[in-house]
Amino acid sequence: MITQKAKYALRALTVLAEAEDGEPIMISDIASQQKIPKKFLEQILLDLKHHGMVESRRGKQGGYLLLKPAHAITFGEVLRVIDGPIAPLPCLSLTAYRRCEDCDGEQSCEIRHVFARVAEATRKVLFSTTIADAIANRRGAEVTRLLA
Amino acid sequence: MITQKAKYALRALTVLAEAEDGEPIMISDIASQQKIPKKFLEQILLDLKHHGMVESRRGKQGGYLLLKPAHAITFGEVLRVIDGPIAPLPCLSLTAYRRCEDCDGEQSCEIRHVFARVAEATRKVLFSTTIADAIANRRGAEVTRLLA
DNA sequence: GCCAATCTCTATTGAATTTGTCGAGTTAAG
DNA sequence: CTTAACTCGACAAATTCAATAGAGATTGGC
Repeated sequence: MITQKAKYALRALTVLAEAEDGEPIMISDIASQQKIPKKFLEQILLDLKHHGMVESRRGKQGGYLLLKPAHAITFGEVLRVIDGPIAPLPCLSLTAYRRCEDCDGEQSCEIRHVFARVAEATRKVLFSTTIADAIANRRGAEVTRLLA
Repeated sequence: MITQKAKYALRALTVLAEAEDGEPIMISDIASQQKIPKKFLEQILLDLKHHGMVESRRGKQGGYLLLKPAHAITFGEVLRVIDGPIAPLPCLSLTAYRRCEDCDGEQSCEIRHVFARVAEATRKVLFSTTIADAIANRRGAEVTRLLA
């Protein structure tokens, strides 16, 4: 299960992606639009900022903007920042590798081998899907609904 | 990340799968062989028993045995019993579905759509791999190592 | 029948994680 | 210089994770 925090992050990013270029969106607006606790969202956006995914403007007329185009922000990146490693085992993480204390011999650990395939399949989806895909499909779904 | 408990469960099952048919294995033996805290393993095996994956004999000469053949026990089943739902979102779980409070309209929720693909890919691996595969490959790896 | 070995079951515990909340900063516009 | 915004660190309640504890039930063997 991904965390609530990660869901909030993804939804916040889709809001930013739908904004006009260069138009900062306030935390409060995102929070109320998406029903996210404002103070919690502050932390999330700050985190995303520290990881170079968004930028912020302070003071009046301030807010948040995407730092990269929406099609360059993958679900995988976001999850990694917010929820930590994608891999189901520490010894399979690309970004936070940690040896399993008990299992000796990673080559021969069959559990590891199975979950390596899980990790690969998961990464394939998460790193090939972007925030831009999310909003494109949302619009598509909306059109479908209106035409139905 | 899967839990430590799930790793223990999978390893315990591979031990049972390698036993002679009808030969019960004691918790203590599994625990010491696999370096699993004994009392913790007791709970795990009991859980697996309650879910029909293993059976037990009490008293002297007692122990645990697989209730189903090793090739009929998938990683997915085990994870579901020990760690709960496979799906990354409650609204995608086949066994413990729960609506997302905030997202209205599952059809149009693009986050859900992305994670549906993740879930599908994960299930494809986890439910097509069994305990028998795990020990077969382990033996294969051992042979490879000896020949190298 | 009794003893010892073994599984059974419930409760408890400590640490970590999750999901927030609070409040005192800092910055920029007007 | 005031006000509206982001920044940052602490705190806290609830839940989950990883064990541990201990009393009970069952069986085999003498």
